[in-house]
Amino acid sequence: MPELPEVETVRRGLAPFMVGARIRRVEARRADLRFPLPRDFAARLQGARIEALDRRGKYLVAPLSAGESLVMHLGMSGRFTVDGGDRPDGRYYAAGADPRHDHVVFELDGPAGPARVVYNDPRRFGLMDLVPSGGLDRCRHFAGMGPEPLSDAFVAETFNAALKARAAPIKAALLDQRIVAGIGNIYACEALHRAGVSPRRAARSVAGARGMRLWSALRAVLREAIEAGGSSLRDFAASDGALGYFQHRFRVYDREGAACPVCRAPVRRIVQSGRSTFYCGACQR
DNA sequence: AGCCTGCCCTGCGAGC
DNA sequence: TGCTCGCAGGGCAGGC
Repeated sequence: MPELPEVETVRRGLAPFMVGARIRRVEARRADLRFPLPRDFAARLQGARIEALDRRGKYLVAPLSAGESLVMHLGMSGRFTVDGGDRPDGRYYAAGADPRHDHVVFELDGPAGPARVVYNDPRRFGLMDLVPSGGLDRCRHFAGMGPEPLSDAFVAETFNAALKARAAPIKAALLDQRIVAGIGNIYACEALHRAGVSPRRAARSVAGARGMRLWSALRAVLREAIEAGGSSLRDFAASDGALGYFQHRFRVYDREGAACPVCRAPVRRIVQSGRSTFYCGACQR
């Protein structure tokens, strides 16, 4: 799924169509995503105005005029596509996705004219929810979620202190959204490589100089990935169909056996918490 | 509490 | 060619 940079790319792609738009109609074709859609999902959305489109970690959040916010998560395989806008052919993005997996359709009267925003998700690990806008921080999705890594709320000393309290491997700690929001398997691996920190090391032993390097590396890799439009693996594309190109800049992720760009030693793959970790055993300590 | 495993679901590529 | 297996960007519940 999309991790923070991919979700941010999706947010930027959708915002011109969604922000300020009136929701004319919602078609919930399948209610069984990761969780069932909330009751009266379509009815609660119809007629509302979308005030903004924000991101929190890997979630998209759209505050509505009706006092609720639409909370969306793309899971592993979720994607949005948009029809409409000002393209001569009237089709801003021709979805390459299998229409059998178009689960939710939003028909909008937007600033750029009518638009149709379609949520497609083959694996259905994504979710949509409606929560009161006044209590977003307390809703089940965001309560306890760690700071946004690219905001001022992500403080190196606090990050170090959180690592100090953890015995688990640092890789697992980075995937824990309570410590820092938005990091997934790709950017955990990439940040650890940039910081020269072994993914196998206990988080508490990273606190200190390594922790500071990791803090910087996380911010750097996320910024660069957003600038590149995210990483396009398998099925990820921005809502305009453009492919991100950060995958060409991976130093270790999905590069088992290839040469480490720093020291030329072969990149290793191990399994931690049931997920692949890629790293260089020579320059990550 | 922290930590780990299994599981939700579909699709795709590798290997036979 | 057609099959089976393993694996995939996430996060939750349930076990210890």
